[in-house]
Amino acid sequence: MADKQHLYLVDGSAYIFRAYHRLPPLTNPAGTPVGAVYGYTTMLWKLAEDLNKADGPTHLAVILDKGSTSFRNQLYHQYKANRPPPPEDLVPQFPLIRDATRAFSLPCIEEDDLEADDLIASYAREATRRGWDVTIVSSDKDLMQLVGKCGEGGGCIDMLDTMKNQRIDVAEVVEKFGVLPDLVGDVLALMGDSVDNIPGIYGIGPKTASKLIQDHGSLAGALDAAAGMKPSKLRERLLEGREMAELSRVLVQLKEDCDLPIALEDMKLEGVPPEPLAAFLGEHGFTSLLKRLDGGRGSPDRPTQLNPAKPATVGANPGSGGNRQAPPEMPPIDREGYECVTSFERLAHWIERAFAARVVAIDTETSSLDAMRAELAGISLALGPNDACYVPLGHGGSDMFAENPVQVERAAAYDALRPLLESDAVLKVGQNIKYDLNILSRCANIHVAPIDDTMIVSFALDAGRSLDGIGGGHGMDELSTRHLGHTTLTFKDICGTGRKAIPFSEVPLDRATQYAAEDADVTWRLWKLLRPRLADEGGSRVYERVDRPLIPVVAQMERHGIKVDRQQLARLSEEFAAEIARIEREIYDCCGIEFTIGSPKQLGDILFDRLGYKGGRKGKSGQYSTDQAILEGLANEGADVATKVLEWRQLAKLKSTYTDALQAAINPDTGRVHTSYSLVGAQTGRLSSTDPNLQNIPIRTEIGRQIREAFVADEGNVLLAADYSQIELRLAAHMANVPQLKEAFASGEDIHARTAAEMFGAVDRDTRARAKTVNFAILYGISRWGLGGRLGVPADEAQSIIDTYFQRFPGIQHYIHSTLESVREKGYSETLFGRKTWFPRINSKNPNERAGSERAAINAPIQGTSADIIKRAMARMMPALSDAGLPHVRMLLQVHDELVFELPEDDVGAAQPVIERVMAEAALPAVTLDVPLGIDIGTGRSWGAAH
DNA sequence: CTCCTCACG
DNA sequence: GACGTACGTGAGGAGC
Repeated sequence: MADKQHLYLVDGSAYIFRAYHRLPPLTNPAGTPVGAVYGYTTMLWKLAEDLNKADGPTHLAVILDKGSTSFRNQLYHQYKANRPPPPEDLVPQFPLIRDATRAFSLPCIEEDDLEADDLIASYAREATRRGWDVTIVSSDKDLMQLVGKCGEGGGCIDMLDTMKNQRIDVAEVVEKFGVLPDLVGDVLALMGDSVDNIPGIYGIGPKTASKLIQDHGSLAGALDAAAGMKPSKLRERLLEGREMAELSRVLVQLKEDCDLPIALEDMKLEGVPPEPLAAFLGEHGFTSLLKRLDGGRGSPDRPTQLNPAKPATVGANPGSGGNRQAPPEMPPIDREGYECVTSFERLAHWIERAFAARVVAIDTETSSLDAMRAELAGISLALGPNDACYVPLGHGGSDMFAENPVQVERAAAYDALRPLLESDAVLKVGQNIKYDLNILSRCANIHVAPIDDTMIVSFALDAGRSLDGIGGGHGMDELSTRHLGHTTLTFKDICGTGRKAIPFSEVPLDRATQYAAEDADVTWRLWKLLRPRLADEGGSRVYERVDRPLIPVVAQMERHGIKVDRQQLARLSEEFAAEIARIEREIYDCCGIEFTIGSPKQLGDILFDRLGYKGGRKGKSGQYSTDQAILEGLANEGADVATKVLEWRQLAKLKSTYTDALQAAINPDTGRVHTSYSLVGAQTGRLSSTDPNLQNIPIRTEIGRQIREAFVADEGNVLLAADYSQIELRLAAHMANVPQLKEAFASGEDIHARTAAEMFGAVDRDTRARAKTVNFAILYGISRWGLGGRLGVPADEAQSIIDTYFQRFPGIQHYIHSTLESVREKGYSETLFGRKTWFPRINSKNPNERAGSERAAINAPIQGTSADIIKRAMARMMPALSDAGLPHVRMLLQVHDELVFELPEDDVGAAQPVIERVMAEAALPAVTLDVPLGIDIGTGRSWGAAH
């Protein structure tokens, strides 16, 4: 069977769209955008390399969409009608795709009135009929219908997703759709496809569609079964949507009998003549590929296959700084080569090598995601690509009768690792290393330093950079796919999920090693790739001066936690429960029926249908809106029940989200609540807080305020809360250069009153409140409709208020204008300290989307600068307090413009001026503001009392 | 899982 | 001429 033929059919059009979104906007020496072309070129390279390998291609062709209409448009004129035009900087890359294909001397097929999918299906059928195997290079779900099909001649079809480096066979299709490939068309017909504008049935998504087809065996079966179903939304939708589903079924059917414009024999892949390829690579500045071509060439005039010493990394990120060189080349990940370190001698050997390398990527494996409760199961180290190991420390042990695997003794391992992990001479790199810092500090009393964090580096480079379907996150799995073209093993793969999940410490050592060492390996590679981009793309300043120094600071805040009075919370829970029960009865009496008040759906039906109150339907769901604004409206018209529901809602929220949940969050070992802060959670650079969220503890209402009373200081201590007063407005006054507002802040005036005076002449409670609303509207990116809604005036009146504002404060209008201009041109906004936030939709054709991006882009520099300032204050705070002889002051919480400390009562007098000074001077010396930063400070036994 | 609602700055 | 939104978050409950 040595001469078994294997045809690769490359879905070129689909590929370049994905490559475009996934790769940064690289340009060639002539200034033409070529990011997608680069991705496409590396993919062809990779495929050509596989020639002569087992399972590699013997024949290959690229199929393109010609972009005109097909027979499907005659069936359904809306077909693909929703598709937005391709992005501007992708358009000039289409012809280059053909150039690239020709440069590889590969056939390129496109036909009028035929879609690439149909041509692929037809070629695949013909090839399998002859007994050839076929691999479709694509990840298109329509094409998954073909996977596993075999022709009479014995050839079979599979798919290859080169970006994820993943073979798609029948098992993957079943995992994705829940059915075998021959039923995928039926599932697609039910769920529809918004990209191709295949209608499907409204309200049926992938999950429901898959279940229906599994249950009833086919589309026809599911549609026929609808009549006999018990009455439900689903039944109605199936009955009403029957025709659309049947039409969709025809639309997703692939046409397998197209005429074949090129004979299969002509697709034979014999080698790639280097000259045309070299010319192409040179023209577009793909220098690293060019170099590799020269290196791999046997003789200059003989056509030869591409066979470089080091394979290309498909999907690698060539950097986004224009003509930057392609990234350093690394061999593909080889999990089999990782070492499981089970003897002290081997551990000592790795530690010695790490000292010599000066840089080591580390990762800890634990029994829980909660860094304050987890046990350490093992540590992995990486010193280079594929040069990684896992050191298990706590595997086995749950079964008393089983023999535990041999491992390095825990205490000895800690003592051996400590000098390395604490050594100034060795940089420790982690992905979200704050977690590892906390684990190692808590479990091993090891204080890791100095550090680098690939997650934070990614955030400094790419915050906000994401488009449809392409994640913009900074998690390792995502970064690995995006930058390394490598799909990592996931925790789920190893430990399972749900009730069947096992703790990591029970995973057999060979599997554990593959997973854990891979994480360290990937972290090392990401660091190698991303770290140099910081300097090239102007991210070093924020990373090195603001975000990185903050990591150990925030880690320590998390470990401190804050004391919470459990009895107080339990008492409140009881009070709230009684009150909720009382209101519940009153509501039932009012309505004459018992129902679930917490269900917006039931509540809406009762208020507007049963009781007949006026109020509009809303949204596609066809459900009544019952949010606060609507209910307040009803209450003002005398609907007592609306008032009661509002009270009920407030109490139910406070009880479930705060008084109940916070009790459960108290750590049994420390008796305190330890939140987890994310440094990459908010695109603007703010922190976010989870598990539990301590940045949204109630304060605005009296009843909610009682919850803050339960946050208390340890004995002999008090809590001190220090917050920046009006910091965002102060920054807006500075950044937009508004003399009146700057003066007002300088002289300590009431800023909203000053605005009222400028805007309306008179200052009273009403005009001050209106001025305050307008001031906030400015910070959030104003619109006449939004402001009108807030002020309760028509949009045109709101517009004239905006006009007046701009007239009085022309700097504001100029700021908005120039900020948007710059974001549109560069794609990102910047804070005063150089933090970038990307807005990939700022030039969107969708007006709604675009307007949303514009508002966010106006706000981001202000919110982000405020975040930078408080972060700088935090990073300087502990050293400043130590210098002042105040080692017992602990910083516990950050709430965007507020810092909460716990300190001995006797230290308050000395600490207060230090804290105030550090916060007020946090922008200096990098930025000198035209306005002072005002700080309000309060102290008390509880957080509530400190305000 | 997705939507709605609501807590904070 | 239409946007039905102010910006940025996270969590809980209901309903599919």
